[in-house]
Amino acid sequence: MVRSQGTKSLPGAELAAAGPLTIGALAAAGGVGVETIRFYQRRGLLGTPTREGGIRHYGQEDVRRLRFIRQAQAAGFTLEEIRELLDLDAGEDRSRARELARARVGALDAKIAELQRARDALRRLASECAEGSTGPCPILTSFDV
Amino acid sequence: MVRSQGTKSLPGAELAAAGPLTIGALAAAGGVGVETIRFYQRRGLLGTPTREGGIRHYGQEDVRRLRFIRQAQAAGFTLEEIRELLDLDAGEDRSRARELARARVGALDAKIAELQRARDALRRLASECAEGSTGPCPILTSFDV
DNA sequence: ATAGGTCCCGTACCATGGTACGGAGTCAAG
DNA sequence: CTTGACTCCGTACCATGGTACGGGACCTAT
Repeated sequence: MVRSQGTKSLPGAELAAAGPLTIGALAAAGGVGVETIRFYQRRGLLGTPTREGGIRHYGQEDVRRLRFIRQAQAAGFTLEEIRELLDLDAGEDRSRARELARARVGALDAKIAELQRARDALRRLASECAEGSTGPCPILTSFDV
Repeated sequence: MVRSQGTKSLPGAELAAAGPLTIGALAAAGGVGVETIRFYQRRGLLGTPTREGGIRHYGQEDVRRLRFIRQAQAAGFTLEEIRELLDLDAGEDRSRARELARARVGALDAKIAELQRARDALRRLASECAEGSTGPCPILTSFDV
């Protein structure tokens, strides 16, 4: 996964913090690969950019969207849900956005609790399976509280 | 996803808590589908069962393994790692088991922290995007602390 | 002018974790 | 003695989220 392919490529695309970005520059700014940008585009997550001479030109808005996508992914939204959220951002359907956010909060609370249980079980396993003790580690029963 | 397909099918496979299980009974006991059992078998997670008359026969040991697989999955292990853990359970390589457990604990701590941040951001979004307020919800910037 | 780096496009491929399909056999009950 | 529920097997297919490939164009520096 080669992410940074150089930000300075097309003339006048590198300086001026608010200047237009090429696809490679946007990818670098978002910490993803060029192919990922095109993939998101196909999925409707990024919207067709302006073209000048066949070359896509992106702005800071796209960088923000890209960062949002990454964070929303980390929050457990699917790309499809993220697409909806991005569409929602432009509109005025507050209730739908709240609905999505609340559902995710619930799912996250459950997931966090689950992961905490798993972590505690594994901590026990790691310590019970310490250097000094004898016999095989109780791996199979490690999650049995 | 039809999970329970009836536990009582083959003669003498239903009563006696420790009696042999058919694939369907094992699947029901583990809360998965029959195809999933065969899939795990192919992946080496369940070990080839004894055959009597071509029919696979499973025991309580397999139920335990199956439960372990589900829990380990919830803990974020891949099926490949779970396969290794199951192999390890039989052997005496304590250090490898500890290594896997500890690595996962670290990953889980990081994941938990990440999910907590995401949850908090979404809680804020849901409340800022409340019924009363005006204008569009600040979805795109919701993760910006 | 030629090589390197980037861009374009479409299509194919990958990993993970299953899920479904079709054809055939076996068994117990109706 | 048929029907239904289960078993067997191999192979194909699915969703998700990318990643790679091949061929062609264009710009910049050497």
